[in-house]
Amino acid sequence: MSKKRAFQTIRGMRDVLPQDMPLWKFVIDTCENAACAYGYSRIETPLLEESGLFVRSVGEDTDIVKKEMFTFQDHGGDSVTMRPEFTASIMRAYIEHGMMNQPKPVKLFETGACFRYERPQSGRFRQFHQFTAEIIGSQEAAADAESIGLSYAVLKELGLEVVIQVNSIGTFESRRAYVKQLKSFYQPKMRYLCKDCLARIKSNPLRMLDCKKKKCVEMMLEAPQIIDHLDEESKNHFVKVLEYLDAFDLPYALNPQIVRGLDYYSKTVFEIWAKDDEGAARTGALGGGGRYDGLADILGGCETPACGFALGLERVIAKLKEKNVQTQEEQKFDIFLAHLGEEACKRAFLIVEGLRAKKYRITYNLCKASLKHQLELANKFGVRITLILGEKEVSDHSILIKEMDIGAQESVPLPKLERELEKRLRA
RNA sequence: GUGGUAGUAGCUCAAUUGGCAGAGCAUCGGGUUGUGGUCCCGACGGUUGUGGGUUCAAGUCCCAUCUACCACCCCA
Repeated sequence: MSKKRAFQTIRGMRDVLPQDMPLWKFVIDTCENAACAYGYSRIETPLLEESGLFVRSVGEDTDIVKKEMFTFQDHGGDSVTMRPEFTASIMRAYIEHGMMNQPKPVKLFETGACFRYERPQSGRFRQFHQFTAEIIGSQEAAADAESIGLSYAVLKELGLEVVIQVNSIGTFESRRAYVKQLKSFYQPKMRYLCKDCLARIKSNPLRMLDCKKKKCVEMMLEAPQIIDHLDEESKNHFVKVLEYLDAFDLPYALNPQIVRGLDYYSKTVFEIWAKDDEGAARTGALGGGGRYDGLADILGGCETPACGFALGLERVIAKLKEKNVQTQEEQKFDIFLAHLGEEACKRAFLIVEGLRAKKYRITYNLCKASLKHQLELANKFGVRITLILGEKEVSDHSILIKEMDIGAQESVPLPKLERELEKRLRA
């Protein structure tokens, strides 16, 4: 008989183990508490959506749609996709459930897993987790600024120093005009472009702006800048956003290379970089977002201005680990009950239940074990008190109370157990 | 999708030129029939990621493959 093959997680997927949970809980709680304090409501959308939702919103020419989606046919023959991000789903829910009839703006947050079929790397997995927060129904620059402010507040609360990289890509109209100019700037220089940029000039010219190839960077410096080609409306909006950021005293940097790959963005776009990350090169941006006034219309709703952002939880957690941020493992129990013999085991169950009902944090062991072993366990749990219930105690209806720090122990009649525990633990 | 580095016990890692697969931690047992933290002794644990090849002999060399990590690409 050959040993069966052991299974392992498939590529790009990983387990979050109990020892990492305190850190995860810390991060998620911080995000969600901040969102609640800022007036956001929790929403939960499905992991699986109709494929068209993402194709239309994220954009057919984006890498996400072209090669990164987990898409398959369900048994009814429909094409469905594991969500690669939240924004499209949340906007779909907003439209589907008539949330436009709620007082505006509607502020929603969600935490959960997203899926992209990419080559795994540091800070990049095929299943990853995001915290996302969206403001739907406000066109005001104040909404953009508050969105940025929330992302900053969360990361600051977590103890990370970050700088917001901000840019504006304008309305669709002004962007289209700019892209035209950009193309005509690059057209005569085509033969100097790198392979990737040659592809990008057709599919997604904006992305040429953050090519890292030396020649392309040199050309980019002379290329028309989107900031200079914004229409009046976009320009005013952007100026106002920056005024708010100044007023909120948020550390930001204007970065004309932030263009965002997703089709639905318009006007304000931003990324959040850790302060000590040179160009966010190592783990990528901790988060990103912007305004997406056109999305509702794309998804068949009324035109609805909206903006929001998402944080990559794995990246935030990696950063916290890099900074050696300590979250202490919570002390789980105050009392351990050691039992010896079958009869004691049966009675132990009831005693433990009784104490749990009184809100004592108590545990005992389910393996056959010596008293020595059980005391070792008690010690590892770090409990203050170990109760010992052996055959002798069972027969005379008593129990031993052992105080772990000084090692002293005392036999007390069972009916007096609670009073004695209260004296020692709740005095 | 492209290029590079790596994979040995649950974890961290040894193994000389190709020559008997090892240690610490953890787990379990004993020293102590019912007493923890320190200590001592012992046991368990491996098809060296997987599959082929070269060789008298492969953890070590070659090929393929999987996975992780790094750099592109892209993004949170």
